[in-house]
Amino acid sequence: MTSRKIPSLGYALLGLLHQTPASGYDLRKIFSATSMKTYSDSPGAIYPALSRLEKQGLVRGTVEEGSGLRRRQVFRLTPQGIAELKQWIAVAVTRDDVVRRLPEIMLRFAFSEQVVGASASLEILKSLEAALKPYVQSLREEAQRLKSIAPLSGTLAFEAGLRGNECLLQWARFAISAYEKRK
Amino acid sequence: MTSRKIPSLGYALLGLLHQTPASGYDLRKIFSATSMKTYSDSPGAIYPALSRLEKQGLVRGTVEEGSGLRRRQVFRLTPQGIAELKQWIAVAVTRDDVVRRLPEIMLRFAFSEQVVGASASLEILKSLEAALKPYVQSLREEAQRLKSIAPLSGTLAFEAGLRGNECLLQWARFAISAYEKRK
DNA sequence: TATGACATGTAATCTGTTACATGATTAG
DNA sequence: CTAATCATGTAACAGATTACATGTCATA
Repeated sequence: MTSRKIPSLGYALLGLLHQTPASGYDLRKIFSATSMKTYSDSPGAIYPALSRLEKQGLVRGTVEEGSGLRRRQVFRLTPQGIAELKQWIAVAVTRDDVVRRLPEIMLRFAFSEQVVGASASLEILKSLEAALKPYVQSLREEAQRLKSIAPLSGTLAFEAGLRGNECLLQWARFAISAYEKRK
Repeated sequence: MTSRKIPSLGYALLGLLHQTPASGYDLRKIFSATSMKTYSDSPGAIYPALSRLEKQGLVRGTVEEGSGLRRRQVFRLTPQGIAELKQWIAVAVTRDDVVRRLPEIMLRFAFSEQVVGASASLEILKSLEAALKPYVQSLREEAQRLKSIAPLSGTLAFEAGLRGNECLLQWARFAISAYEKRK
């Protein structure tokens, strides 16, 4: 039953577990110590998420004992878990992803090279660029319309969003050239 | 009972209602038609949110009838609603806001000028710049560490986040100078 | 008179937050 | 011995998503 929709916290866990098996506590520490602070490090989110993934057959937890250590459950990806992770990464980026789910795109891209390989990374970048270009254009047009009617702070806030997306587009092109240079 | 915490959708609604009274349907259209697409335009989110705000005494809905129109409930801010909106906007930006709640900061800023005045807008920008500067610095250091150990896609994904924050910092300075020039 | 847009809502389900609970191990 | 930290969880609750339900009005 891989059919049920998985939230991005679930994919973040799968991606981390693909790199190395880990316990819930390890994963929490990764979230709170690195730039993945955007994901919750609360036990009430992570432990239920792990057991959901286990119920879906995407990870398997094994209790590590002996050697005087405290009880510690280490999770590993199952073959289905790897398959699910791969297909999540390999789907092309849509405009709706860009508008509402940017963090998830970046997460997919971050894991892409290790999980599916450099060609998949390039594919993500190219579909991101393709979705982003017309979106930035439409934002520029809306900015023009807004300038005459909104107060300064409203116009500036919109400009921040526009600049952020322009910046992302530049980054995508930079990243594409980095991958093409490496070939 | 203004004490209960209000989610950002609630504040988005309060901010829009401060500009002009509107019905739930009007508000939905604003979310789906403008760059506020990040907020849900689904009735299952907006109508319950409006009735929560009404229960808390922050908005008041009045049914508009007569003139052959269909039933339409128009919401307006109450004095408490205005007070709640003002104090939400006027709180200084923390580092945690920058890391996990950027969209909410931009929302506060967008409404700030109309609701509290230009001096409050400047305050938000200055506290944003103050919180952002050390954060960007720490991201640059983490980027250095990462470069040697992570695969290219991981490094690049991190770089995207870094660039986004650098871009935001530039914008904040640009916005500050725009406000100071206008005085 | 039937279709579609207007306008409002409800119900089921899922996820995340907050706060609490538990027990083992290590440092002082 | 006791306080802190390691490690794992649970329970209550709030909010969002999805899908459905309802009724009105305009128009073809």
